[in-house]
Amino acid sequence: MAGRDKPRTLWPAEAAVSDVVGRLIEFWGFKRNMGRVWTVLYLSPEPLSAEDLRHSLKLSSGAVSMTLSDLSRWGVVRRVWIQGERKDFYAAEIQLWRMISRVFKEREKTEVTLAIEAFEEALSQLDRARKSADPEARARANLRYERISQLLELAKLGRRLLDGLVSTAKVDAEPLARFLLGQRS
Amino acid sequence: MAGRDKPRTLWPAEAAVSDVVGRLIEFWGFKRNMGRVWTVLYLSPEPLSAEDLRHSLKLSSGAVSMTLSDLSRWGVVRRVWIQGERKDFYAAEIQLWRMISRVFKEREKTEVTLAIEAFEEALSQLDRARKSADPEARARANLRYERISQLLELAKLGRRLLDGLVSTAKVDAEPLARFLLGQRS
DNA sequence: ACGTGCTTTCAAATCATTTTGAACACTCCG
DNA sequence: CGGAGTGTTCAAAATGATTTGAAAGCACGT
Repeated sequence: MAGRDKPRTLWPAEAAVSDVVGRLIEFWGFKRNMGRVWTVLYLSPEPLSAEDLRHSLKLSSGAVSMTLSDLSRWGVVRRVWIQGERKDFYAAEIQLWRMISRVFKEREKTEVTLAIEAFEEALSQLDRARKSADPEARARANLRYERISQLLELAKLGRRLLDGLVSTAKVDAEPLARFLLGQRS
Repeated sequence: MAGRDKPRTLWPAEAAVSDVVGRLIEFWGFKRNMGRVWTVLYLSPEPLSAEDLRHSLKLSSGAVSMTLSDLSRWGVVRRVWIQGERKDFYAAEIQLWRMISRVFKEREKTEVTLAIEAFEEALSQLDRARKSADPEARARANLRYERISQLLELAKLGRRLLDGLVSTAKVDAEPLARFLLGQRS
C-alpha cells in the first residue's frame, strides 16, 4: 500500500529547523552537517535511508556516510533494519537529555580535564619559583600562582557542573530542569 | 631604575597554560589567539604592549592588533596608559566571572534566540498542517510538532540557564558557585 | 608642517576543515 | 560466479578561516 513518501525535498520550515540546529551544533564544535542530518532524522516519523538524506540535504554520498558514522560514534543516531529493505535506515536518538549528557561527558570533559592538568602542572612549577631569593621574582611568582589558581578553580567548577549535568540527565530531564532552574534566588 | 623585564619569551608552563586556554577558547568558538593573548595578559604582573605580545607569542603585528581589538570588543581586555610611555599597553580583565557572563550574554544568547525563533516559526507552520483532512498527514504533523516542541523547550531551558548564569555572575562568583553546586541531591 | 614611532587595515598567502566523487568493498540474490 | 544495489574510504578539490606584512593612518613632539 502507498509506499511511504520519500521526502526528497524538505518542507521549508523543516529546512530552517535543521539549519538552525546545524548552526548551533557547529558552534558547539561539531560539524554543521551532523546537526542537519540529526535534525532531519529527528523530525522524520520513520527512519530514513542514506539516500533519503542525500537528497533532502543535497549532500554527496560520501558526506552522508561519514556524517552518519560520526553521529553513530556519538551515539545520537542508530541504525535500524527495516523489514524487507535492502538499504540501511537510520533513526535519531530522541531522548534529548540522554543524548546531551552523553556528548557532554565525552567531549567537554576531556578538554576540561586537559586544562586542569596543565594548570596543575604550571602551579607546581611556579611553586618552586615562589621560593626564589629575589623578592621581586617572588612577588611575581605569587601573583601568577594566584591567577592560575583562579583558572584552576574555574575549570574544576566547570567539571563539577558537567558532572552534575551528566549524572542528573542520565536519569531524566525533569530533575535536571529543577536542578538548573529551581533554585535561583 | 631597572626597566621592567620584557618577557620576550614565555616561561614554559606559561606557554602551556596559554595554549590550553587557547584551545579551550577555540573550542568554544573563538579564535585560539584570543585565548592565548588573553592568558598572557592575565598572567602578567603588569600590562603589556602589543610588541611584548608579538614577541612572546610569535605573532605578526597585524595579528596582535586584530586579536586585541577582538578582545576589547568582547570587553575582556582593556587598554591602559602607562606614565610616559608612548605605546599602548593592555591588561586582561581579571574578574573571571564578570567576563564569562558578559561573553555568554552576547554570544550564546543570540544563537539560542535565533534557534528559538526558528522553532517557533516552524511550529506555527506545522500548526496549520495539523488541521489537514488526511489523517495520515495529520499524524505526521503532530509528531513533528511534538518533537520541535521538545527542541523549543530545550532551547528555552538553555536560555533561562544562561540568564541565570549571567545575572548571578554579574554580582559575584560566590553566589554563582553556590547556585551551581550547592543543590545537587 | 614634518618625522618618528606605533597602530590599524586589508588584500594576498597560508593553513585547516569540509566536501566531493570515483574507486573499492560488501552482500544479496539469480 | 556475476551483477545490481549500497555502503565506505580516501585523495583531491573546494571552501572557509586565520595570518601575514606592507602600506596607510594617527598622534605627538619639534
